[in-house]
Amino acid sequence: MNSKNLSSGLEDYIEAIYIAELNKTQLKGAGLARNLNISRASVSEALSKLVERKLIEYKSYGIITLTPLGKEEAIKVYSKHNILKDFFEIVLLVSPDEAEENGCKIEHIVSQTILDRMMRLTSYCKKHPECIKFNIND
Amino acid sequence: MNSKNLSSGLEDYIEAIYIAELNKTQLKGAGLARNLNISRASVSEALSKLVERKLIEYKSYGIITLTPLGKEEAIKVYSKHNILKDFFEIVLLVSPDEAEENGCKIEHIVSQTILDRMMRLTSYCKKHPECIKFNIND
DNA sequence: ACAAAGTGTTAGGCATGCCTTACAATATAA
DNA sequence: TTATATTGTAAGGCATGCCTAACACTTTGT
Repeated sequence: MNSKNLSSGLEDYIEAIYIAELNKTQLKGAGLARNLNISRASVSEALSKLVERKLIEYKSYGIITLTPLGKEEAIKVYSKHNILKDFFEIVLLVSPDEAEENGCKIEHIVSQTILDRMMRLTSYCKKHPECIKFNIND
Repeated sequence: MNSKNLSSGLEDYIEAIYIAELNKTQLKGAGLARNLNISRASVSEALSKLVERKLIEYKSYGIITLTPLGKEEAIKVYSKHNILKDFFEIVLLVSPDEAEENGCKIEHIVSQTILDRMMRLTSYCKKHPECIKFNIND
C-alpha cells in the first residue's frame, strides 16, 4: 500500500495543497491545518508521510510544494471531486454546499466508470435542460 | 457518538445480519465472519459492541437476531444501498457487480437529499427509458 | 460418550488518523 | 535586537477496525 494507493486522508491533504497552488497561496503547515481544521501536530505527521512518498517537497518553516507526481495525484482527486460536485448540482439539483460536502467524501471511493457516466450525464443535461424534469413530476 | 451514530463498520455488520434474516438464515458469528470475509475474532468484538448498543441480541453459540432498533437501522442502511445500486445500474448503466461494490461503500456517507433525488431519477428513467441515451450520443 | 469439527474469546499486534500538551525553532514587527 | 507571534514537532493518548495465535467451549456424528 506504500507506493501506489493513497489513503483518503492523504488524498485530502494533497488536494488541499493543490487548491492552494491554484489560488497562488504560499502554503505552510499551519495554514494547511487551518484550511483542513486539523491540529498542526496531525498535519506535521501527514506532511512527513507525503514527503516520504515523494508527493510533496517541504522543509520546516518553508512553503509546501507538490512534486510532479504529487500534482498528478492531486489532479486526479480534484477532478473526481468536481465531476461529483457538478453532477450533484446540475443533474440532481442539490445545493452547492451539500454537493461539495458529498463530493469530498465520495471522491475517495467511487469507481472510474461511475465518474465517466456521471460526467456524460452532466454534460447531456447541460445541453438538454428539459431532461431535468424528473424532479418535478413523475 | 455512542447512542446515535453507527460507524460504517458497524453498519456493515447490521446490514449483513439483516440480509441473513431476509434469507431466513440462522446466522452465528462464524457465519457472519464468512459472509463478510473477516476473522471470527473481529466479528466477536463487533458483536459485543452491537449488543452493548442494543442493536442485536446474541449469546455465544446462539443465533444473532436484530432488536427492533437494530432492524430499524438495518432497513435504513439497506435501503440506501438499494437506492444507490439501482441508480448506478438503471440510470448510469453500470454493471451489477460494480453497482453493488460502489453502493456498499457510498451508502455510509451519502446524504439523504442525494438519495431522494437519485430515487426520483431512477424511477423516471424506468418510465422513460429513452432518457438514457445520454450515454450513447451527446 | 467421546473425538472431531465448529464456534467464540482473549491477548497482543498493526495501521490510520486524530487529539492535547509542552516545548523548540523561526519569523516578524517594534 | 529583542519580544511576540507563528510555526513545527515529539510524546503520549484515544478510537476504529483489522489481524494471528492460542486456547476454551459447544455441537455433532459415530
